[in-house]
Amino acid sequence: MDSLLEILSVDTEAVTKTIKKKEILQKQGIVSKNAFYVKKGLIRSYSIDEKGKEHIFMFGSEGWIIADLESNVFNRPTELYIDCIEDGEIVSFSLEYFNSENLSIEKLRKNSKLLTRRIGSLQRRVIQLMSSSAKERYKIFIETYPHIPKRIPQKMIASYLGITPEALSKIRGQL
Amino acid sequence: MDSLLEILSVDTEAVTKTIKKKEILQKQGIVSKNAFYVKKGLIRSYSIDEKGKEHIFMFGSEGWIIADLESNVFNRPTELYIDCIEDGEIVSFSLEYFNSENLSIEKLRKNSKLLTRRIGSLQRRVIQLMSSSAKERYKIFIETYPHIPKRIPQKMIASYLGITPEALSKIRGQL
DNA sequence: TTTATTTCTTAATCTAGATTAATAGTATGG
DNA sequence: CCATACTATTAATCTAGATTAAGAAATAAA
Repeated sequence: MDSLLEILSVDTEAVTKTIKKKEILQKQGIVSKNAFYVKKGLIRSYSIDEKGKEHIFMFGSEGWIIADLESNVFNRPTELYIDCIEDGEIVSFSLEYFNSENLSIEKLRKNSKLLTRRIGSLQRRVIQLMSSSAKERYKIFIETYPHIPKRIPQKMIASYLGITPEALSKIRGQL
Repeated sequence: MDSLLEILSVDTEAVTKTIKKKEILQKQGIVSKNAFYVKKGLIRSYSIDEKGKEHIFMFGSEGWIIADLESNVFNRPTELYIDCIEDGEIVSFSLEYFNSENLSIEKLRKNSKLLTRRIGSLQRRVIQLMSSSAKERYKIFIETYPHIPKRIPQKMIASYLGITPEALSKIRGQL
């Protein structure tokens, strides 16, 4: 993913920031234009429903970008919180940057590839949520992101999978 | 979405094709580089799981593009079938086109916006699948795509929502 | 180290939605 | 037009995963 760093390197306004575990980078309900590039550490984006339950949308470890594109694109208040799971460093920058005049054609092209890649992953996630059992989704998760489970509490895996911690505990007992 | 047509207009190899209801445009299991732009009619993409159950990933009506980006980006065999729900016309073209040398910087920029938009919609879909009941998802669907329900059988709505036709029938009875 | 807080597990009960099955309504093609 | 195949509805039963509750482990804080 160094193509991403290249893209960012042109951004004069982007600043590296030290982050602490549990620090909140973005709250639900605002209209956000910000994206967070993770240099070091681990962050997550999640929504909280009417019943107060957390649903993790995605994790971002080293080299990843987290942003609430839905809020940005449709100009709606964010559905997502973004906060830090580990101490680390992030680069925070404006999403508008991706379409700015400054970007060369090669950078735009690389950026398109990254976007397409993310669509591919989301396609997979949607199909999985519709067609696989919780146990299957768990197995796929630990295969797809083998480095993540060690760094987060069980209950966050459950939240990402769309099940309760109790259900995950039962599944793990079965394996 | 005329920006999309603009992008396509440069593609000399793209050809408009007449399609018939039930015609299959793409089968599961191949590595696909194709995208389908809908000029007229209605198509859908869907996967079939081990139990033989269909799961509709998305519908494409006039002006939309349907493609299996996961297959394309990660070079995996497709998980998706694509077929026609109504007679109509499509333009079939290669996905490589989106990153080709022919594209001007403005076209690339417009293309990025379209990709970002799709990520936004998918984000919404994932969060919904994790946090909303079937009844809520049904209500949101008919609000978000009011023109689609009239054109498709009930069981396809159920398939898109991730529930059985029987469950949808019960929900509709309650409203 | 001791205490407080958060996380994980186990078990009993409950429920949304799945499955199965039977019936009736609706298209569709010959 | 009829016959065959889809499509929708209703009802009985079943099950994956939710909810509730309580105790054990692990972390963090003091």
